Amino acid sequence: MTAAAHAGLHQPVLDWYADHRRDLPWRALDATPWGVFVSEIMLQQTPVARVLPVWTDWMTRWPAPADLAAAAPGDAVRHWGRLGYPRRALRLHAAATAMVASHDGAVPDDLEQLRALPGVGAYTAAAVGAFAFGIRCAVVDTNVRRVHARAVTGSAQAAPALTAAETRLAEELLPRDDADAATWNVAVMELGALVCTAGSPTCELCPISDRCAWLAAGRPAYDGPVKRAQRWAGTDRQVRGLLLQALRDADGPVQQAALDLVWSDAAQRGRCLAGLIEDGLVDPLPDRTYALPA
DNA sequence: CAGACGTGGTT
DNA sequence: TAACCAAGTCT
Repeated sequence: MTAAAHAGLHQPVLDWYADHRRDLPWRALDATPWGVFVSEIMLQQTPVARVLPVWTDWMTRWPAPADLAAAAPGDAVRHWGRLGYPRRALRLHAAATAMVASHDGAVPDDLEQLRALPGVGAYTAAAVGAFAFGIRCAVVDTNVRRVHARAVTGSAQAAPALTAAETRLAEELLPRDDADAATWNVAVMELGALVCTAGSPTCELCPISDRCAWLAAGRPAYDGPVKRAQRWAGTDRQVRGLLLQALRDADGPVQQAALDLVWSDAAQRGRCLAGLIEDGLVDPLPDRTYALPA
């Protein structure tokens, strides 16, 4: 498809976004680059509803990178709560420390420098660049990939992993105008989150249903490669979660005997505790006690 | 590059 | 109810 043909998608999506966008606090006019940065890390693989209260608490507690950098990494882990993937809290703390050390305490406004921060991959660098600084770049997340797969490619869902072709398509679809490009990125994400959802898309509410290749083809089922479902019950991930929860819920150091209660399999429990220590999420202290990192 | 890495709501 | 899903990153 040509760039001119793609351009026909822009206005309906931009108009739809103006009418249906959610008023999320990190999208407010007074949101800071730091607020955007924190939101993007928290939103990785995590629903908006669960992020909202934690983000608000973090912004009050640590309104600037230097505030978080001055705190103990364990405080970041503690106040991460039950968002999941707690290594993100540690990386956020490390990113704040890097901002203080190398960027005058500010979120860098450059894609390469953003990408170099811990916990920041291609998606997050682009998202912060676009949403906090208005940089014209393609933001490609799971929502965007799904919308593009359906509307343009005609497939029910995107491939298991991001491909070079998808990135190229996203760049081709980007509006020329800087301001339009920034809005386009968030608008397509929002469309994927609210209308063009994974499970049961509401095509009747979609602003580009009349141009959607997948809908035109009769919404054919996905026939590409599938990714294996992740197990949970009994995995190390579950045990790590239980151990860390015990440490978060305690005021200070926790006796090994208390940790022994969270999982009966001693070998697995020991392996997971060692892994948490290795990851820097737990500090081993004298007398067989453990704590969140100081 | 496939697999590890949390958590809880929805279908 | 088991499986799927949610603004990915790192190794």
